[in-house]
Amino acid sequence: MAQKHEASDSAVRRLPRYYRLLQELERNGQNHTSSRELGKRLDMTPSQIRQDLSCFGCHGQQGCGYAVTELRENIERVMGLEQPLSAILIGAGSLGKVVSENVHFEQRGFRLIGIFDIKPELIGKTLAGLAITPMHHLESFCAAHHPAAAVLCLPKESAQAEAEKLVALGVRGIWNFSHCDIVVEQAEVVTVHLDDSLMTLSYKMHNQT
Amino acid sequence: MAQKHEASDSAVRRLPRYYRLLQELERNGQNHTSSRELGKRLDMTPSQIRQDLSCFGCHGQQGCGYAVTELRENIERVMGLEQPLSAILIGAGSLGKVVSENVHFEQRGFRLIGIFDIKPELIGKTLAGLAITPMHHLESFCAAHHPAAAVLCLPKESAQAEAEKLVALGVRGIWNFSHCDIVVEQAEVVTVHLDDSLMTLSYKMHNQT
DNA sequence: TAGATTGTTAATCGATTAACAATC
DNA sequence: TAGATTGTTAATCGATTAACAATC
Repeated sequence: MAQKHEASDSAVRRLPRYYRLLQELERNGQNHTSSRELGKRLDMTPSQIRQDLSCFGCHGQQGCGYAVTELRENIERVMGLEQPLSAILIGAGSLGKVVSENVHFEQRGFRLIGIFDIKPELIGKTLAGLAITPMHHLESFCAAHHPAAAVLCLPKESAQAEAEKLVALGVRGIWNFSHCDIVVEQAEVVTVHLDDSLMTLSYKMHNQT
Repeated sequence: MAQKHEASDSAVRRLPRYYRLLQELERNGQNHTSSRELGKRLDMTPSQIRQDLSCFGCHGQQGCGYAVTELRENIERVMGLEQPLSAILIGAGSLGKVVSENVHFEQRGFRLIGIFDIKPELIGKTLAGLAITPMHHLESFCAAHHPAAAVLCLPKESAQAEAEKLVALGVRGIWNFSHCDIVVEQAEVVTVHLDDSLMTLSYKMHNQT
């Protein structure tokens, strides 16, 4: 069950792709699969699939391959989806709105429990079923509910300072949409630079074969 | 000027980070930098910085380092930002709205020239300064304006079919926000799975030190 | 049993880092 | 000139792939 070797960064980044594919196989009613099939679908070698799965403690059966549902459940467990973490969203502008309404937090290991904004005109409106709360309630809210993570949808000028404040209030993870990099001690930060992948597309198209 | 060796995938993925940092140095009025400084800022070794830049045909000067503006311009050229490509956006729902209004296409090598949606109630409204156009005008629009790229903000059910249609109409690149993978011949596809990075955050937080 | 497929070790490959001569 | 820093080659490291015994 436990992981054999420390999972490499690249393997961790592949986890969501495994997960998505397994969900699809499951929806199609498929009970078993093999490293060969997974490799074909994900454009990877069967060897790599077996290495990855084995290092995450997922095991198949010689001759028969992997049980789809069991494998999907194992990957959920490895990613921590079975113990959802509470999260708050900071910034209820257009970006915060789309994130709160389009991201399936519950299916990704999180539970959104609060949304905050500084603008008075947004207070009281709801987003994703949660009332938008004034920023100055943040401290007491954190003291009461101890959110594990925060989603930052702020202008880049205020993101770093807000991140530091949140960490001081006990937040251990930040999903950062604020168009800037953030550095904090004692917390995991994942920054989403949407634009980066658009530049990558530009590069690829200009170097297209 | 030309690239020495074929640029590795990982180096290409680092290009946007170089670009962002150089823009910042430039804004701060800094004229020169070194692989040492860039490395420190990006948490990379000076060696790697020099390898990357050299393989993109960006050169410095022994003893003095790199000229910031020249380097930024070179990277723009490598990424193709100097020859913007025309793009259309398909799907003007909440996701399409945020993408059209929050992404700086012009600064990322693209020019948004049309927005399409199938819903009658959206037709005529504007987004990012462009009137939303009915989907059945797509074909004649493409014949007239030859957009190079398309941004897909569609439900996942229709994304693959729409992508194929677009490629048949001459589109050579697709920036896909449709929560599904897409496979097409003859076009570059960059798919954005927002959720993936949230799962990565979950993994990291559950394996936090 | 024969065929299929895993789990794991060894071999290969590629990317990162170190080292250093060239030179501003 | 002396100090700094590049560009590039060689060494190292880690990730991917191949191979194959184990076994369902």
